[in-house]
Amino acid sequence: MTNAEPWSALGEFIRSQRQLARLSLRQLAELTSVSNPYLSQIERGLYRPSAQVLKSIAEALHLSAETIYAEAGLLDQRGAETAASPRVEAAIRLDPELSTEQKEALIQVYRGFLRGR
Amino acid sequence: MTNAEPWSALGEFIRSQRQLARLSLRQLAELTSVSNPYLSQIERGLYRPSAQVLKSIAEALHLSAETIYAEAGLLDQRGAETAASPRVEAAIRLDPELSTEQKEALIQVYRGFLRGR
DNA sequence: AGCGTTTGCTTGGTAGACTTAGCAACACGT
DNA sequence: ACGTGTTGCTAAGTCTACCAAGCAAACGCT
Repeated sequence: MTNAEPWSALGEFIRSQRQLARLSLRQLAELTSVSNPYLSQIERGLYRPSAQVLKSIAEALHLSAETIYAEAGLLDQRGAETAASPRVEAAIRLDPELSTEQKEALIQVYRGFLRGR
Repeated sequence: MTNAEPWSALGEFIRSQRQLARLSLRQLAELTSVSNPYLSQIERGLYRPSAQVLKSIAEALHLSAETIYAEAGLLDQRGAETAASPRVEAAIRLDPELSTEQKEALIQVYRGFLRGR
């Protein structure tokens, strides 16, 4: 059964990158400390590897983690469109300079403004 | 048993972001189509969520996937946090829902908070 | 007081991510 | 011809990410 799972594109991508790097399955397995049979299964699209496995593969192949995550469809590629409103709240929440209470207060004010218009 | 797994920082981060967004576990569960008990376990650091779960959480909380991956240590990538202050102000200025006066007021409040600490 | 709802959590179970052991086919040196 | 090493793969098992069902405590609301 030549089974082509929808996400197998990732596996083929990894395999091609590995071959371009002239690495055998076992060599890549050693570099990533992932078992070689499992790597084989990943490349054939039988399983979807966890993020940590993806990350170590990326490092071993000298790819950026983003590249491989994007290929895996885990990184809604290119700046998410995100409507404007949530962007303000998100920016506030991530600000390391503010305390939790200050964040909540700011968001309350912001929502109050939205409510008015 | 107050066990603090090494990766529980991620869980605490998610929980704080969820609470700042004023969402209950079940609300976030619905948004992410992840079961609420599992979310609870993630937030308490009992399990490490897969990349796809992380991604949907990021979307529901209006965070970039990169942000949450970085928090999970899956994206050791370069300087993640960056200067946050300009980001909040920029987001406010770009918000089309706010009037000019409202934007100025919000930024005044924000700068007041920064002044304090 | 009572009942409905909402909160977060525990329990039991399933599936799939991942491993160790091992196999068949192909290359090489003798 | 026979080793020995390499290649990728299969088989069988373990572990854990994840879900459905359900529970106790806290909240209204009447």
